[in-house]
Amino acid sequence: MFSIGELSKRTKVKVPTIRYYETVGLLVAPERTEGNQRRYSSDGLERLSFIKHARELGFSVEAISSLIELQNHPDRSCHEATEIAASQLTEVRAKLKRLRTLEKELVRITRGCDGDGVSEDCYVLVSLADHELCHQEH
Amino acid sequence: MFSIGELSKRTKVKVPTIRYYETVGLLVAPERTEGNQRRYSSDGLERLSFIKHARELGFSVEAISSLIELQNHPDRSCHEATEIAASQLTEVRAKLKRLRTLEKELVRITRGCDGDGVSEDCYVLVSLADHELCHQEH
DNA sequence: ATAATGTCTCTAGCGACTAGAGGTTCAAGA
DNA sequence: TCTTGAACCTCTAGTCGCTAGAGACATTAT
Repeated sequence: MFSIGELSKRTKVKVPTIRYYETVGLLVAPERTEGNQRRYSSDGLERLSFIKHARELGFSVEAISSLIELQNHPDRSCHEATEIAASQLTEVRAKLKRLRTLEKELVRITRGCDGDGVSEDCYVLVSLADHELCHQEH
Repeated sequence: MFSIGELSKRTKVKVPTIRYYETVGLLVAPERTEGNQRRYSSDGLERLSFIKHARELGFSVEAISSLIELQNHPDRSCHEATEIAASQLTEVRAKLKRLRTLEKELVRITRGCDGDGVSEDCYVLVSLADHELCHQEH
């Protein structure tokens, strides 16, 4: 049995974030002391570690909710879990694609001006004003 | 002189977003008709195109504000503009790095389970519960 | 017993919009 | 000229995933 601060230290999840997870239903409300303070068991620690890991991988709170639901029903098919993970992968890949394009354009734009001139002639500003100068869609 | 709807069509920026840009000071408040409706000139069109382009490249509203400030003073040094663009590039690259790591982990995780089993044995769920299984930090 | 630290709830703020209510104005056709 | 319907107006509140702060109470160490 440990306090929210202790749980925070062990998981490196901030105290207000832990409370937030409770309000949105990601964490089950734990026991309380007589003085109304939260006391967690290793159960809470495991669940929070799970949540943290999933958040780091970019899963939404909603997705994590579904994953936890599945965890609580070990006999159910895990079809949904694999689907959630797959769609997360798809999303990550889409973001990667977009960012790679942005990187290219930004490299082009920043190369166009060394910052020594006057803003009227700045390729950065000109380039932003005129989409035609871009080499790819974004 | 055209309406906000017309401006929206031409720039593909939604009407409420245009109004939002005005409230946060990105767009200058345009003239109004007697009936209080906004009327834009080609000036407004250009500014909004600039903003849209910069947003697509991931610049924050604040950064865009600074860029516009510079545009309005053609005689100033463009040093700041190049700095803003460079820091945007740095940010994009940081995100790319992170997403590439996530992609690898997600590939590993999704490969571990075909979704035919039962949630108790699901590698997706096991993997999320146990950070040790990950091949890299994230 | 006291002081320091930790915890409680509640509300509000972040960024960049988006949605909706309830009311007004404009432009085109009869 | 009148009417209709689309477009416009302002205002408030909601989105996501937290984060910050106020003011009060609990726990722990000395």
